[in-house]
This record gives sequence, C-alpha cells and structure tokens, in this order.
Amino acid sequence: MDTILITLPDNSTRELPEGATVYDLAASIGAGLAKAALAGKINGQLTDLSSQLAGGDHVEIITEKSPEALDIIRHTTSHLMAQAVKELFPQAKVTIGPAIETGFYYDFDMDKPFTPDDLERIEAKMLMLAAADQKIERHEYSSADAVSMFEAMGEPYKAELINDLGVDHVSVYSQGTFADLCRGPHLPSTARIKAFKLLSIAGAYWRGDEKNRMLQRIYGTAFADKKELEAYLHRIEEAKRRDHRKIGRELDLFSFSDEVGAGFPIWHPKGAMLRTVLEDFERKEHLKRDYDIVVGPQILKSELWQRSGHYENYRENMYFTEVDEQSYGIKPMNCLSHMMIYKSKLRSYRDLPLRYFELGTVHRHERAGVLHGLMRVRCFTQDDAHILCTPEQLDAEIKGVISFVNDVMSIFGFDYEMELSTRPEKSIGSDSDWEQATGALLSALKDSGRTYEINEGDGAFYGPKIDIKLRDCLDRRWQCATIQCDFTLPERFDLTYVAADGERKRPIMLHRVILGSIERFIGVLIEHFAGSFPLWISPVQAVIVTVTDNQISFAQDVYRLLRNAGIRVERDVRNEKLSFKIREAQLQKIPYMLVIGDKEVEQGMVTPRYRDGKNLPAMKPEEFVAFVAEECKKYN
RNA sequence: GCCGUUGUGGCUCAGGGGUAGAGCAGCUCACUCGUAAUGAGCAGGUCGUCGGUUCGAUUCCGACCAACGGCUCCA
Repeated sequence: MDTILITLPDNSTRELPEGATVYDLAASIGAGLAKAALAGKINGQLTDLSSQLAGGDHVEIITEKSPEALDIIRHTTSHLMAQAVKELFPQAKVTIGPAIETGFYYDFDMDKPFTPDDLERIEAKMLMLAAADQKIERHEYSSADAVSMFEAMGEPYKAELINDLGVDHVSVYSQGTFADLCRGPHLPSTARIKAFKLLSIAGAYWRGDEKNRMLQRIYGTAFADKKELEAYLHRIEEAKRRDHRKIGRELDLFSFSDEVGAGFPIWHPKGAMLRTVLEDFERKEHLKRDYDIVVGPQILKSELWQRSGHYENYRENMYFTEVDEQSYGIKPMNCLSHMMIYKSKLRSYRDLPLRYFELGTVHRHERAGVLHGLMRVRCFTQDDAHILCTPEQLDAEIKGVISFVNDVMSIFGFDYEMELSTRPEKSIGSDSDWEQATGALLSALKDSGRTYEINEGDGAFYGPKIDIKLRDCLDRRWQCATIQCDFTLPERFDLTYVAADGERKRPIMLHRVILGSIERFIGVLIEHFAGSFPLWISPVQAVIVTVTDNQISFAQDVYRLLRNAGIRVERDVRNEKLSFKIREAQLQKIPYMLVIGDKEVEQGMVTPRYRDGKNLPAMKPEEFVAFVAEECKKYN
C-alpha cells in the first residue's frame, strides 16, 4: 500500500496510508487526540476532520484549545440552530449564519417574527438534535446543481448566494435532514456541540441593505464547555452593572427626559463638572500643541450650508429655523465658521498650518431608533479642530494628530482600534483629490506602526477618514477620534494662501476630533472605570464626613479651605452614623472621604480614607491639598 | 427609519377587568453614635399619552411617544 508523508507543527513527520484523513492522522498520534480533535489545518487552511491528506502536507490538529476552535464550534452551532428552526418552522427560509466575536447568529426569512417562547423551543430542539449525534458531512456540487437543489428545497436565498458567488463548485454541509451551503469547516458531529445558549431576537436586513426585506435574526453564543459558557454569561451580567446609563443615574451625572426630547441629555451638577474637567484638560492640551481656540455661532444661514454641500448631502440630519424670513441651519458640524475665520483675511504660506480648535456643540437629527444613552445623542459637543495646511505639511499634520490621539488615549488608559474609511457612493470632489487624500492618511497609518482595518466606501461625503474606535462595557465599538482629510471644502469656499512664489494656492483642510464627542467619550469613560474615576477627573474628589455634630464647625473651615484651594470637595455633616455616611460616599465612588472626629478637631487634621477602604495617616488640610495636587500633576 | 420587547410613586420591582402594593430614597421625631445601612412615624402614584371595547380599564384592543436589544446610519 502506498503511503504519504505528513509534516506536523513541530516539524516532525508521520507516515500514513494514502487516502488518510485529518482524523486518521490524529488517531495515529493518539486516541486522546483523536477524541479531542475538532477540525484540521492543512497548509494553513482550516479543514474538516474528514478532509483527505496529500503527501507533503503540513497539518495541524485543531482541538478546543486552538484559537481557531471557537469559531468552528459557533459556526456549527449556528447550523444546528438553523436545523432546529427548519424542523419547528418548515416555512422559514434560511439565509446566512456566521460566527461572530461574541457567538453566532442566523438570519431567517419568516412571515411571522419569532417570539421569546420560540427561542426556548428552538433551544430545546437543538439540545435534542445535538444529543442525536448526527454526523456532519461535506459534499461538493457544481454551482448549477447546488442552485437547483436549493431551489427545489424552497431556499431562494441560498440559490441567490451561489449565483452571486460566481464559482464553479460549492460545498454543502448536511446533518440529518438539514443541508446548508457553507464553506466550512465544521465539527464532525452535532454531539460535539457541548455548550450554547440562544440570547436574543432581532430584525436584520437581507445583505445588510435597508432596501431589502427584513429577516429575523437569532443571536446565540457557544463555547467549548459549559463552564466557559457560564463564565461568559456571568461576565455579561457584570458588564451590565457598568452600563453608563445606570451609573449615570446612580452617580447623578446626567439624565434624559421625555419632556425635553429624545436624545438630548441634561447634565446635572456632577456630570457637568466631569465635562468641565475634560474640557479644561482639552483646552490645555490643544494650546500645548499650537492650536488656536475659536468660537462660532450655533446657527448659520442656509445658503452657507448649500455652498458647503451639507444641504445637499446632510440635510435630513439637520435642524433648520427661520429668522426674519431668512432660513438658517443649526450646525451639525463646526467646519463652516472655522473656514470663515480663515477667509476673513489674506493668508500667507508663512501662516500655515493654522489649527482652529473649538469645543463645538452640534445638533444632528439622528433617526429615532439609533439613540443610545450618551453614546448616540442628538446634541453633543465635539472637541473639534480644523487644520488648514499646505500639501507639503499634510503628512506631518496627520501624524501629529495620530500622536495627539495616542497621547490622550494613554492618559485615560484606553486601548483603541484604527480604521481607514474610503470614498463613499454619495460624495463630492475629484478622483485625484480622493486618491491623494486617501494616500496621505494611509501613509500616516503605516507610519504609526499600529494595525488598522480598511472600510471601503465608509468615508465622509467630502473626504476619506481615519476612525478610532473605543469599546463599551459590552465590547460594542464606538467611533471616537476621527481624522478626515478634505480637499473639497477649501475648493468650495475658495480658500487660498499666498505661496512663496506669490501664487495663490489652495490649502488642505483636516477635520479632526480627539475625544470625538464629550458625551460619547464620557459614556465610554464611565463604563471603562465603572464610575470610579481617577482622582484628577472625579467630579467630586473628596467628601468631608463628620462623626458627630460636634465637628461641624471645624468641618466647615476645612471645607472652605479645600474649596478655595480648588479641590472638588463636598461635605456631609448630616446627623447620621459615620458608617452610613461612609457607605453613601462609597456608593458614590468618591475617591477620598475625609473623616473628622473629635481627635481630628483637636489636632486640626483630617483622616483621608480612600475608596478602597484604606486610611491615609491623619494630615493637615493643607497637606491634603498638596497631596491631591501631586496626584493630579501629570495631567496638568 | 425598520424588526422585536418593555413602559406601575425619585429608584428597583410585585400585582392585576371593579378604581393600587413592597423595599430603598424623601420628610418628621428620637438617638450624637469613629470607617459599607439606628429606630419609629408620615407623606408620595389620574399604573407613558390619546382613543376604542365594557355597566366599569391601570389591567383587553388600537394608535402614538419613550426606553431597551438588534438592523441600517453615525461622533
């Protein structure tokens, strides 16, 4: 019998009979491995256990310990769910069902949406089907055969997918009576699915296009074993405790009100203080980097928005008003007044780059269904700047912004993801401008040394952009910082500068934000710190707590002294037990509680207690001021 | 905007065709008590809004509004 030689990851080789599969290889190595094997990787390509090997292949056995395992488990679980749905709801049409970061989903075309009760029935069915130990088999078909097969099965979406793939052959995976178009790989049997849970029902458009039919999506998750699943579900519950909407209410930072309107946050004293601290920080950081602070009006004439292209491209997101029979647009962006400042006089190349910074409050009419706490609102303040520069300065300016973003994010301890978004369908400007702008952003990204993704067609209508995303407590990504390259608005507004040779030239404009919007950033900030803000941004840095009424007078003196020294201090001189006041301060996540009893009054001192429960030695109020100043120094 | 779920006092929630209940918070009183809840009493709701069914609706039905989970869109 002929044999083939297989190379394993440790570069050892193994001889197997011709026609051997990945499973045979695993079995030849050991019974334990054969049992643990979920899939294989042949020459870097993930495959099924049943895949045949060829001589010279480099093969790796995928077990549940492999990083690739989770996706395979989840993908197979999504097929199991589709099978269960088809058995319970034969009229459902299957579409797609991939593994995702947190689990998997499958989209079905249904006349009637699923109910929460249906989820339980489906889950129960899945358990039965998994226990039935159905073999999962891969078959190859010509695309034409596969199309007629799926059409005969009454699955038009699958037929459409195959037609659009434009390939000769496709693979189909089957288990029991269920067959699905799929590239694979999959687990060898449904019995290998050990731990899963269906989580939610949602609507989703076919192929992600809102012009298409809305399908019914079921989200679920799956893990290699029950323990990991439980741990994940527990983590989700824990994460929900950090939800900024919950903490925002508990710490009395902000609220929303039906009477005010959806998407319009109202900032309570502590939330407004938090904003103020961030804004002060921002002003300082911008001034350090040679930005100029500017301020523009809230409404600008509609003609100006027409000239900029916003009227044409962004009108549905704008609010308008009329004054003296003149139409005005409430600004959804800050760029126009910044350009008008630039245009207010003749500019020389010696003036450039000009960096105009504004904490600009904008209004955007976001569609009703997208609002989400502070993360997505209709009125928000951007830490916005527009940099006007020569083409030669563009690269350095983009790099400067990227390093600014990096500096600020590391101060807050945030990890972030970068993406480049290219020209969208609805856009203005010439092809060559778009190419140049995209090229400049790309080169800055490459230079940054960080990884990045590319979102084709996701740019702003006036130019390509780099987006920087932060994650919330449930790992949802929110765009915060962005750098947008714009050749178009300077053209439309005929911005010029006098070059060294005396010629009028066109500057390039960068739109950029660092935090993004103060609102969204605070949302992320709250979830990141679970409300326990670092001392330097805490809206309340310390609270004075008296043991009895005897210390009120001294407490007032301390309070006055700390306030005058710029410490954000509160006082709790209520006639309550110390432990009660400590508890309340603790729940408010106030960094320091300054305990004052008879002992402290005698010595003219306070005993600071940190929110982790540890006491600092008693100190004079002045010493506490110095202590706080020292702690906050690196951010000033 | 689309799909689904939810909507009871400031908060968390129970209840349910005959006109509402708890805990916490609030207020009053007593206690003056050293590091996560002192006790007692009082007050507070036209059960999201508007219609419909009914002898009668907060409870059933419809529309709208809002929130939540997604989709699409986005800082």
